[in-house]
Amino acid sequence: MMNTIEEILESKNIRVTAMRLLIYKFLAEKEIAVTLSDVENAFEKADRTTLYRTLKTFEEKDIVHQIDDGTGITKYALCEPGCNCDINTDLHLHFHCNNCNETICLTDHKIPQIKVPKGFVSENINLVVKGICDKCSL
Amino acid sequence: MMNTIEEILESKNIRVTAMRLLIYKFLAEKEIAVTLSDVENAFEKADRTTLYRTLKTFEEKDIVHQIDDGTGITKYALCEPGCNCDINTDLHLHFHCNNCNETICLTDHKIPQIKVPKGFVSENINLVVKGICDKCSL
DNA sequence: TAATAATTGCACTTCTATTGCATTTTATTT
DNA sequence: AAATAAAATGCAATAGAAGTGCAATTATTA
Ligand SMILES: [Mn+2]
Ligand SMILES: [Mn+2]
Ligand SMILES: [Zn+2]
Ligand SMILES: [Zn+2]
Repeated sequence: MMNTIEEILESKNIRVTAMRLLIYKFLAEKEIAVTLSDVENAFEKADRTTLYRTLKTFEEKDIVHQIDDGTGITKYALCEPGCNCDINTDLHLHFHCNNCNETICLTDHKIPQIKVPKGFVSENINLVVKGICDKCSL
Repeated sequence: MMNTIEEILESKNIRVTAMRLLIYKFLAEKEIAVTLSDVENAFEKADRTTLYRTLKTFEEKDIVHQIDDGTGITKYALCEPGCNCDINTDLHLHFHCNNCNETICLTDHKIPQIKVPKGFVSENINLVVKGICDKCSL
């Protein structure tokens, strides 16, 4: 049974505003990770700072996760239902296409156990595979 | 049997200049990945652009590899002897310490086989683990 | 309604990366 | 060795993303 966006935001202690609802919907429609510029282009009337801070707020409250795909431009994608951005259960692989420049979450591909040398403590893992995506490799 | 830096550069078709020798030595001494700023601070007399382009040249010729550790600042580290930055044999894990902010190559920790969905083609993999390094976790 | 708190919009700043072009240095050819 | 060509270097400027201070607006609470 699906919750409304309002309920989702409230459950994460984020106040519901018109802007936040719109941005949430925008992210939900996309199946690829988006940049701040993408959001800007989609909401030209809104101020960039507001959009920026909305994404930051979403990130802090585990509504979206930030993706660093190596392009130098931060991308964001909606978390899966039930995600708490936990290192052991929620982290997944990201794929960046060198051809179409899109980055997608491969949420079914969890990050394998990574061993680190003695004395090192893992807190977070970022795994990005680059190459050609399914749409571009036809 | 070790080659001289001159020989290494020449074998990669890079002209030997005073600046390049100095930068190579600087990188070789460091056991952590360095930023352009780090190099700048070490060679205050040299122009930043020259240092920047030297690192780019080194990268193109597989003398160094670039590391995107998620801090938003590109880092560079010398490749291992014999490295061709090949996806199957040379890619290794990088560790970024959230405490001291240093990033190191874990060259002994090769990146495990990563499966991607049908239709996707892997060309490169970036795997960064963040946490507390051995020096900081004591 | 009045007081309070959070959000939004605007202007500005910081920082990294990158480029165009003139000058200097290095390599090659005559 | 001198002339020529090619590459490297230095300087200045730009682009672009990220982030911040503060005033104005909107929502919440008393
Ligand atoms: Mn993702
Ligand atoms: Mn490395
Ligand atoms: Zn693609
Ligand atoms: Zn450390």
